[in-house]
Amino acid sequence: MSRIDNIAEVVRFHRKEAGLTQKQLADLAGVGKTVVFDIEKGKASVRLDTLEKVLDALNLKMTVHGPLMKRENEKG
Amino acid sequence: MSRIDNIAEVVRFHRKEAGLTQKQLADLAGVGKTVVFDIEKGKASVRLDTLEKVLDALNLKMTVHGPLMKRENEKG
DNA sequence: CAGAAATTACCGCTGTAGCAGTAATCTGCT
DNA sequence: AGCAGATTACTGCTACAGCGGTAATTTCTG
Repeated sequence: MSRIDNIAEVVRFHRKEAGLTQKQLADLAGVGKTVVFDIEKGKASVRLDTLEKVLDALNLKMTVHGPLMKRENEKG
Repeated sequence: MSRIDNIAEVVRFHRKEAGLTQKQLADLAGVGKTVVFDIEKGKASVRLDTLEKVLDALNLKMTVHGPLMKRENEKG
């Protein structure tokens, strides 16, 4: 439900790519193993900071933008 | 801290753009006024689904991608 | 400047996210 | 097939996100 669960696939793909288990990624990101599983399961109610930690550990970025693909954020 | 707080600016900018007050946006998104304020304040520990509701109401999208700008998700 | 509207900042309450631990199921490897 | 490691799925617990209400402060408008 919602495009959020694509995050699940992206996270899983990149975790595998990095050769990490869920537990290893969890430790690396400083979160619990449960939440890594939850994210990969597509759970929508994870906290943003928790997701961010996991994305950081995988070198992934999150951006918010309008419907016209214009980039509106992005760290400087 | 972190690039998350750019979300704050994007949300606020687009809320103003849409001519909405925080309360109006909250009602429109189906969330409490408090969390709209929190998001615009840059609070990192908001829930992903809550943020998504607010972004949806503003017609904004969230994407996750690798460091090379390659788009990895995006709903079809 | 005054009054109105919006924003910021508290409050207490309720539901649940995140945690570790454990067990069961699913994988892949030889 | 048999074993090891990984994943999935629970449990109980604690901390806090999100909620509405309200008050103080800031911003807008005449």
